[in-house]
Amino acid sequence: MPELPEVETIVRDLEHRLKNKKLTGIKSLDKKVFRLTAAEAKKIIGQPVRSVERRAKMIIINLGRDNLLIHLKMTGQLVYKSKAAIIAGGHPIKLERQDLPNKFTRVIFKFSDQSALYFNDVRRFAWVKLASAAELASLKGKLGAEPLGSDFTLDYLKKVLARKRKTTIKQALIDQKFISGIGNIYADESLFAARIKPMRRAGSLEPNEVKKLWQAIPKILRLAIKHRGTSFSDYVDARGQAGNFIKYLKVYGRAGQPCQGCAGLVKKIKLGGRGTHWCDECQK
DNA sequence: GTACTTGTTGAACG
DNA sequence: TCGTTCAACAAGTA
Repeated sequence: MPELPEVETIVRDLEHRLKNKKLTGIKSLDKKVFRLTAAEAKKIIGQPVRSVERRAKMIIINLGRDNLLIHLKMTGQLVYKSKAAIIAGGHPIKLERQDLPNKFTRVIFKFSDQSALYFNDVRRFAWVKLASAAELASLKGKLGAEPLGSDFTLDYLKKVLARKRKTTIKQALIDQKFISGIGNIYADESLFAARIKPMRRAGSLEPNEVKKLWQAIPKILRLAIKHRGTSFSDYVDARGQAGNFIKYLKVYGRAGQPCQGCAGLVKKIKLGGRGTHWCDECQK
C-alpha cells in the first residue's frame, strides 16, 4: 500500500529517469483508471517532462503547461522499463507477473528514447488525471501540511489535535486534510515510536507526548524512505536495489507476535474500519 | 465460500 | 455549519 515513503521513492526514481524526455505516446487500456479525454491525451503528446514531484500520496508529472496526476491508491504500481533498467514501485509484484504489459496494465506511457512507463493496478482504484497549473494549485491547497515539510511545526500538530480532540489520535493522523501522506502503516508505526496508544483521544495527549509524536513522524518517514518504503517490488533497478522497510516495522502486520520492545504481544483491533496495531505494554 | 485488506470520496447523521 | 462515522469502490489472497 503506497504511502508517503513509497510514493517519494517512486518519484525520486522517476524524476531521475524521465526528466527532459519527451512523451511520445499514450495507450489507455482502462477508461476508469485513465481519466483523460482523447483531446487531453493528444494535447500532451510531444511535451517534455519538466519534473516529477510528490504532494501527499499523489505523483505529479510536470509537462510545463499541464500536469499528469497519478494516484496509486492501494494496489497501483508503476514500472519503468528502458534498455538499461527496469524499476518498479508501489504494490509488490509477483515474480510470475513480471511480463509487461500484463492483464493489470491500465496505461502505457512511451518516451522519446523508446523507454516506457507501465501503470498497473489490480483493483482499479488508482487513477491518472490531467490538471492545469491552476487546478493543481487548488488541489494542493485542500491538503494538509506535508509531514516532512517546514510547515509541519509542533504548533501545527498541536492545532490539528486541538481541532480533532474528540477523534482517536490514529484517525487524526491519517486524515489527509490535516496531515498529508500518512496512511495506515506509518500511523501505527509513528504511534508506537511515540509510545502512545492509537485509541487515545487526540485531545488527551500531554504536551510531552505531542512533542514525541511530532518528532516520531518525520523520523519514521525518513527511515522508511531511506529503505525505499514498505511495499516495494520484487524488481530491482540497474544497481540491484530493492530495499524494503518491512523488516523495520515494529507493530504493523505483527498482530499476535512478540513486541520487539518488551515481552508483550502486539495487539490488533479495528479503528475507523482500519486495522490498527499496537503494544499495550509499550504504549500508554 | 467467506473474511480480510485499504485511500479516498461522498452521503448520512447528530 | 461542523465534526464525525460509515458504506462504497474492487478484486486478489488467505
